[in-house]
Amino acid sequence: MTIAPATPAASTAPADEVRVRFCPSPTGTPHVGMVRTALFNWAHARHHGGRLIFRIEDTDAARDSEESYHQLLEAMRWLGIDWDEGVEVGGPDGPYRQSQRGEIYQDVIEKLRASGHIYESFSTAEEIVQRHEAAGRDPQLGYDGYDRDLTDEQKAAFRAEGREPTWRMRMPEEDLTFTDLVRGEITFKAGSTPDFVVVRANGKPLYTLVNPIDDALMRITHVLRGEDILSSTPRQIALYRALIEVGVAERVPEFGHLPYVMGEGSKKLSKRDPQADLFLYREQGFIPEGMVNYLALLGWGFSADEDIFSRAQLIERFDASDVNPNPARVDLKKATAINADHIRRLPEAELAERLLPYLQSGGVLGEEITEEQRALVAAATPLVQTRMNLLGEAPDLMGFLFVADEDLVVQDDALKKLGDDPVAVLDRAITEIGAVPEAAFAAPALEEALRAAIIEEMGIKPRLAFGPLRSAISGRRISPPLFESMELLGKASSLTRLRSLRDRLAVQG
RNA sequence: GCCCCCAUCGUCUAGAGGCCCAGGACACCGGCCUUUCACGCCGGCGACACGGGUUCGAAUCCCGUUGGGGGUACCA
Repeated sequence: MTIAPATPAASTAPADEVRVRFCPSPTGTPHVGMVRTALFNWAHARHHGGRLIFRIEDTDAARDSEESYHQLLEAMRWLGIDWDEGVEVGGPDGPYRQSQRGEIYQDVIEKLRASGHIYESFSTAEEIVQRHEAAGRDPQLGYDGYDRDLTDEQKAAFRAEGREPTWRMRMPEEDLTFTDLVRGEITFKAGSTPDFVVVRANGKPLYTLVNPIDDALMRITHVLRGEDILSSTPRQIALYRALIEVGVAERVPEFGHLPYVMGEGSKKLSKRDPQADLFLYREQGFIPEGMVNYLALLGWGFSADEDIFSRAQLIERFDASDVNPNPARVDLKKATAINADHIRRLPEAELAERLLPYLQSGGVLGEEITEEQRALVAAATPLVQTRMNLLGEAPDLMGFLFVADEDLVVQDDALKKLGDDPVAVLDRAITEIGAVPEAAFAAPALEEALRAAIIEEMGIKPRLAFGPLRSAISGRRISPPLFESMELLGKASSLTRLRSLRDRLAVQG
């Protein structure tokens, strides 16, 4: 028995450790489909006690941007998708931005050249098509392998013409089969995948090469990615085999291709689509808990009869092999309903805190929030918690509590259907409320007094009895509960508002 | 053209041969509760794309058709 060679530090992890990665390109704003991919990778890692590696694939200088990179980080942090190795946090296999890994790739490229897995190709796209046509083949067939076995003289001749070659992968001439975690066994027929370019003429490697290299070097065990790259899997498997041969990779990882996320109709959610923009959801008042829940439902089901679940429950149950292969459509109504459920699950104090930025952007609160305002938001939160689907609805729902009495706008809508004699109702309410001592100015006492006077004594139906009061207090036909609202407003303010509407109606009337 | 993926209520899905004349959620429609609106509760509407097999038995397995989608780049 021989002594095993010392294992490199990076390989001290258990051999069966699940290692997954999320490796977006920093182009544009975070897209829900992309975020869903991140979420599933994260959930898979956490469920299996594995690690999530966050890598950035910025090999396309023309499209990548630093702004987009920062948005990616922000999206992950907002949703609480944390990673164990990668950008910002580091790890044993860095750097984690492909733009900084040039030397690593050159080294691997050299090995692939030496082993003959990749070869120089001088053909132009036009020449390839011409050759197909000349031979009576379908011109759309793709690269024909023309340069596979060029002699040194031929290469020299092309160079003499001033041509710079790309490097192509020599694809094996055999069926390529793998077992997809979500789709089962998939076979690509021999010959259906032409030799593809792995290194540009300018020497820069392409995604198709660099992605498997990094996955190999980072010892990724499960690749969970979008269905859109399903058809590049045979290329990557061929590359993995080559990488194993040259000693760069240890294994071919397992693949799982997650279903598309579609918009309305059956179109793939485009980057331009507002439904695709994660931050737009946040702006409207989706909370991370709701967003994570909804996103997870895009291609996966928590259980046969429950749709609402927490992050912890997601981790507990998620497994990539349970993902449904059908494309999923974004349903804003359902997303909103799920978000509403999560809002209701929030502790009141927590919700109150999260409401603040929305009240600020909605103009209800200024940049500086006073202690009184904070306290009022906290006190009003239970009144709106079941009345909100999105946090962005808060300004509309709660605004009346924060405006000065003289600035309260009574909407037209709230002036209709107030009964036969709203002035009398308001007068009576003013009297009753005026009689409630400051110290006892609370919802139960107010309700008791107003019911006794207006409903019982005056004989007016509850709907018509409280309608005018609601309009006076909130300016709305629909509002949070009336008595609680009065309590929050206080006696003076409540009376002022009641008198104001009474006077207005008396003049008109 | 060639290659690959997908196919259950309007939408997301449960369903891995009998438990399914198909369950849940959202939406929609009724009702209850009720100071408005919500919440909550109760009920209703509503689907296995089609055609062949295999089997005692198929939403579930196989084949085909049709319909969607993707790839076929010196993008990722």
